[in-house]
Amino acid sequence: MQKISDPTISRLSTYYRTLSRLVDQEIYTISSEKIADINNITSAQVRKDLSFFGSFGKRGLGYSTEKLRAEIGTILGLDKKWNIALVGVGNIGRALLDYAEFKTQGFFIKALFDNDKTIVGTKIGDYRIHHIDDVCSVSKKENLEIAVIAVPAKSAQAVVDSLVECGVQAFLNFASITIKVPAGIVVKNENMSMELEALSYHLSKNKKRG
Amino acid sequence: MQKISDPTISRLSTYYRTLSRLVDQEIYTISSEKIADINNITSAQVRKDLSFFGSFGKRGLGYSTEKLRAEIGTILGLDKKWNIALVGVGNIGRALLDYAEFKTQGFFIKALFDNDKTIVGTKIGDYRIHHIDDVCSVSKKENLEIAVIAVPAKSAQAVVDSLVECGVQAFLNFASITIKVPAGIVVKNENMSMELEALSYHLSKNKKRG
DNA sequence: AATTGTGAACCTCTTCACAGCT
DNA sequence: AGCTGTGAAGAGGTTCACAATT
Repeated sequence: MQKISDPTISRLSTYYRTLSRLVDQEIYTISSEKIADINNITSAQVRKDLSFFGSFGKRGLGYSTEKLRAEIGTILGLDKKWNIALVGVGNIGRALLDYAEFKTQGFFIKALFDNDKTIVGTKIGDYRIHHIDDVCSVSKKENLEIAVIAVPAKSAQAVVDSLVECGVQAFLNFASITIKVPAGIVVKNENMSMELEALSYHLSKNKKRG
Repeated sequence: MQKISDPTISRLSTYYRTLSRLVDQEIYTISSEKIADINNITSAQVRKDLSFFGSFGKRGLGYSTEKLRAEIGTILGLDKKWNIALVGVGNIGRALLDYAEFKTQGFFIKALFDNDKTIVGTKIGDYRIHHIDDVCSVSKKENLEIAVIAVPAKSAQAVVDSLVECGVQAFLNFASITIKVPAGIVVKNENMSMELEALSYHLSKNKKRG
């Protein structure tokens, strides 16, 4: 299959959410135009994104919200269950743990890790906190596939290196550092400071003009 | 000034962090090549990004880490102080409140808002939680410039609408919905579900191949 | 009549490659 | 000799516009 761009994949996520909402509202068909309007993009973009994966609509009619939602779910692998490691049980880590939204989808936090001896061995909810050194044994036992990295920047690379060695192939990185991984391993970054700085840039620019 | 692309702005953020780290390590000059290597990009990209704003390097020598860091700081408006509203004091909201990193830069949370009557009026640390309905008076008093939206998706648009009306011009949106704003207002999205879904997509793809 | 699916055109961003400076 | 700064070339992503279909 042809290489699909990152922007296309994130738009599919937004379409998925839009369609879920429409199904909840008992709206059963929709045009690419409406999906586009809801998400501030063009209808051509919506159709092009979908066209990489197949023909899901009916000309003259639009798309079935339920069917398209399911199709995109399959494309994104949301029909599967994913076992997640949460590495770093500080503020961010704990917030993620409580984050209701991903429980509703196929993402299951299966193991917590930290290197702080005062909390290793204790429990949060149902989960015991393991020491980071035990990552390989736990990783194999729980079949961990995705790791959420919520440790300080200076420990992030080392932690990722050992997780890669233990077979984890996907990372959601909250540490504000560029982490390096071998080819074939996927990393997505979530970095609030960067987004705030982008806002700061735009506000400064406006101030100068004003 | 020419329109600068979003990718350029976020890369400037990463350069800024890279340079801060180098200064901490007492490394006082660096080439575009090294900055690029640290962040998995090309040196031409680094130089091009900087060239939109000026000439900060010395041919044959590279850049002064301290000077370049300061220049990028000015470009991003990090030499200013920004007053932030945190709207929605649930799990995410509370985690952000404790998030040390943005205290070190010019971002100051000045006011908390929620619509849950059981917590409005109570305090978290130094901050009293205001009702969302009081957004305009507080906004003017505290001169709020950026709002972090950490409310459920279905309340997000309404909250943003009133904040826009009260003069807030920049939003960091954690709600998983596309929010609409008038021209001139900036929105950045922070959406963990989307990033996880992108990881899920890549893992599924690999599974099919493997 | 309405709306999809898609090649072609367009635009934007990235990389190349080298002149110019230190 | 080494590295920046940048115009030109190349790659990649978005939008146009229309034939095909319901």
